[in-house]
Amino acid sequence: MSRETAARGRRPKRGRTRQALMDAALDLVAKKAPFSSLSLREVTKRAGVVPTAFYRHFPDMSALGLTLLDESFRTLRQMMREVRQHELPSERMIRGSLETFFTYVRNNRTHFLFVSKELYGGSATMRQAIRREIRLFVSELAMDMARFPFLTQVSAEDLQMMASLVVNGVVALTQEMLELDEDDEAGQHEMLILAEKQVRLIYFGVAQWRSGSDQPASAAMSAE
Amino acid sequence: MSRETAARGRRPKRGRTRQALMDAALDLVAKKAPFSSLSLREVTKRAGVVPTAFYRHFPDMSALGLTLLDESFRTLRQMMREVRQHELPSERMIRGSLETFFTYVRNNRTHFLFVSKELYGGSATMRQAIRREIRLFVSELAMDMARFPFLTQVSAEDLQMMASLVVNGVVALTQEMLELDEDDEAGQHEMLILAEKQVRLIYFGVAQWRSGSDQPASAAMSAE
DNA sequence: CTTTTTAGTCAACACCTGTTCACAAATATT
DNA sequence: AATATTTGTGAACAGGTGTTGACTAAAAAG
Repeated sequence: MSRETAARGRRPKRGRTRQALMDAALDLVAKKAPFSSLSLREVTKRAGVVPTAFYRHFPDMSALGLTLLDESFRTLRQMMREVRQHELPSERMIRGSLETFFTYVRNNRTHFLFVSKELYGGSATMRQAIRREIRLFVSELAMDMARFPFLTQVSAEDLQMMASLVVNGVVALTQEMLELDEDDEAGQHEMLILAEKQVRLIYFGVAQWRSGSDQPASAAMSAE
Repeated sequence: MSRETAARGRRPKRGRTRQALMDAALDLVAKKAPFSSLSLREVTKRAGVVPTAFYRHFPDMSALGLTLLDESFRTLRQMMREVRQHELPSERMIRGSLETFFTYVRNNRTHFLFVSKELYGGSATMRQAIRREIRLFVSELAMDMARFPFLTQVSAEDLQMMASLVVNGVVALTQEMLELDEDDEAGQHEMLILAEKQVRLIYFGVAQWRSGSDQPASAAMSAE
């Protein structure tokens, strides 16, 4: 009683409230509205904390949002690193990368859900931050692709465009995957297959980009 | 004073309030938060109407949202029709279609902004409705592509995939274009060029899909 | 152990929210 | 011209909102 007045008492938690607030916000975003329509009180209530406690950790909601964004990006970059160091033979490369990616999506559903909803629905600074991160993602992918045996002849510019095509496709598929039920394994597998198909198509298209005899694409392109 | 108390008096408007409410909501979405975080009072205030007047036209905000969605889709389908009946030679086809599309985006900025933000940030029913419309868009595009001379050999399934790739790309570029300043013509032109480049790449990739000697892509694909 | 700093509670505020109801003006119908 | 219907008004409600300030328990620092 004196040490732990369980129900109403003040639990120490040792700075764990901050994380509780972040988790609460993520939860609410995942199963309710986008972050921008969450209220401070709503978040604190779910975190099991009185409203005013919020200010001990964040100046306002938008600060929470940016922190959440940061946390999500950390996850994303970690995944990127994991994908890159796999170094599979080019045959299994695409499939392997996509598999790790989608596994990450499954295991960090709330993070991806959060980013997904903020990409176009969030505040200006949020959108900007996310798009910056995506651009970075594209650049890294373009660099990786440059080492592909059958892409060595492609210009850096074309690689960049190709990478953004791939990322666009994966982003779109990710968002569709997030719409699926959490344990719809069949649907998720189907998405993986489709993603691989699409990526392969792009790779194949670019690989042939300048190796054809008539080069219709590049010719038409430079005609602007 | 007795007939027309100008400032405070009751203007007839003849059912024009409904449209005023819709326009107000679009305006707010365009320059502020996503639709889901708009308040009824906010909308009525901007429409120059007392809050209770809202209920004369819509049962609640979500009904307004669905109506807005409907209006936006009408715009989109009209554009689709316009693009399809142009019937340009395949050389200029891609460019022409993209030009009409992006012109529509410019001329209906608020509608596209609305749809863009609701695609992932909106309510479940909204997201569902939008994605349904996009799928429809993809199917129509796939049918159009089937008549392309150099795509006649491609299977319907592959065409569908290819079309969704194109639409994904265009959607992504549209969203990026909406981030641009309204009168940044240079940036918008650049987007058009990039879009054409991407679409051409996809077309080219698929056209070569099964015409190569070793067919690496299709072989790898069917190996699932 | 004593002091200081951190991290939580509680009460209160001014404001904004959706929605109701009774009323009146503008328009449509007869 | 008289009546009925639609459409906008104004006051009022119960409740949610962000933020303040003074207070106190718990943890860290001395």
